[in-house]
Amino acid sequence: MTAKTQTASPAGGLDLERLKTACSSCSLRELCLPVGLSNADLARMDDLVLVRRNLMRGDHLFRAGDSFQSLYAVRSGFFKTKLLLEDGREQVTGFQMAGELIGLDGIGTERHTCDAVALEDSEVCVIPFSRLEQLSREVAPLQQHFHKVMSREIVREHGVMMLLGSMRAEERVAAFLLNLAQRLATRGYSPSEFNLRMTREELGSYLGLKLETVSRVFSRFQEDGLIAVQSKYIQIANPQGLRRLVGGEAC
Amino acid sequence: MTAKTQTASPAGGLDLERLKTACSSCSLRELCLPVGLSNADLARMDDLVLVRRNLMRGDHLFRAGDSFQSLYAVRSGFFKTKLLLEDGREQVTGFQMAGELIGLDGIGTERHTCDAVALEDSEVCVIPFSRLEQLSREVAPLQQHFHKVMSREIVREHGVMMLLGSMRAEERVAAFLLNLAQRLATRGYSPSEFNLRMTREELGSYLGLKLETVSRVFSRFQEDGLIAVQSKYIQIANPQGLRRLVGGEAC
DNA sequence: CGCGCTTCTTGACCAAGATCAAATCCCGCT
DNA sequence: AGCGGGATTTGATCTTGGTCAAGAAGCGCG
Repeated sequence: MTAKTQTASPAGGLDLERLKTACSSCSLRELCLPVGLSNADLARMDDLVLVRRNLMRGDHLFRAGDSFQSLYAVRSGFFKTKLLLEDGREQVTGFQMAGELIGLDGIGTERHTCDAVALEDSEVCVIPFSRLEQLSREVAPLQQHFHKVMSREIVREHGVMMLLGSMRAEERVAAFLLNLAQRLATRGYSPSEFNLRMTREELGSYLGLKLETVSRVFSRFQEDGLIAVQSKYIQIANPQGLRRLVGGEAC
Repeated sequence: MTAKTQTASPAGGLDLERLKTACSSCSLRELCLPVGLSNADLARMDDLVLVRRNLMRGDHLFRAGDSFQSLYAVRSGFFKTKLLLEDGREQVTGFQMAGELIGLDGIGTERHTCDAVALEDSEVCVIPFSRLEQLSREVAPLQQHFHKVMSREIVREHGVMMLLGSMRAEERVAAFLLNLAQRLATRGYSPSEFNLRMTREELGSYLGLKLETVSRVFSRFQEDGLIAVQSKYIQIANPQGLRRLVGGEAC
């Protein structure tokens, strides 16, 4: 609600504001939508992504029911997406970090079907979807990569279904920690120590557990020397042990 | 394994085999990928979908690890997709019926990530994916519809996450029955009586329940006059009652 | 038509995780 | 530095759905 919108200067030339928004000079370009594009194609993406949005912790990027116009690429910060049932029950459907795309749910009905909330102060690039479709008709590598991104989201959700449908509490938490560590590593952060950005309740919601259960599993893992927990600060002491817990394979 | 492959005659002219495979003369064209295409665009889709495959009950359409080349549109029959963990645990990730697309999971890595199995004798149209991408670069409505299909799959999976993460056994079963009834209605079948194509175990796997629990919930629903159950034959006696159970909203 | 296997139902009991409750911790704010 | 409210931990107890078991029903096949 207090989100600030920042538009690049409309002038065509080289100016600072413009450069700051450009995919071609973005440090995330190897993680984000432009992966694998040639310089020429990258330049065309720059015309697509002209607007950024800054959000403070707790701000909504969009809400279920909002009209869908754009996808959002996380530039910095951390988000959750969640569904709400009428009776107030909430299901967290994902956590998104730098380089990940938010809003794919809205394409199908042209309305967003979930809420996206910043869990810390964050910045996103606004990607007008009709222009993305247009450009991806002209730039095959972009089209292909976009399809891969959507497909991987489907595969990720299959993994969550496996988690929720077939795994026990300890396995779920272990799989989550390994997955988070892996994503942090990809972004150049330490995979063995990090601060959780979500509360126990939000994590529990994602994993289909109550917050007390998450807390207890953390405590048990600590007793077993798998991790060290100090509130939100987690150290992975024995990743191999965690991997054994989920059966050798991370989701 | 015993799947038979059927290719349309390569000759360009009007011949029977060719016509039988054509999207433009398919009764499912309003449910399937070609939704909303003009006749001219429809004709271009006909060149895309030249091959069908027949499967017998129990046949695999593909397996996790298989190289991904094509999507499959269900023409008739019924499928499940499932993930397997090393320790043998299985998670059913979806059930697919006429007009629905199977194989989207493979786009991201160019390998299938789950198994697709026919639950009854079935027929699918084979859609070579690189040609679909090519055509959807030229035919914007096709591109848009394909994106919507993928997005809706993501939204469906969000619904399953809600189901698995936040709902109790009775709510899950009620939501499933209502969803199935709705999909049958869309295809012109009765939404109030149908034969389940999956076992209690497969249904339980999808819903994150054991087969005994599914059976017990069915029995309880029957006692309460919500449904009538005779093995796989289900009659929905009180859809409103089921809807109340899931909180007014179906997933 | 009947055999044999798979699937389904039902009962008795069990256990993982939920619920309820109470301290304690932590962090942002003044 | 101190205050206050939300977040976290931990314990006690309960409930839902899982597990184990046995029999019944349904169905494909000869």
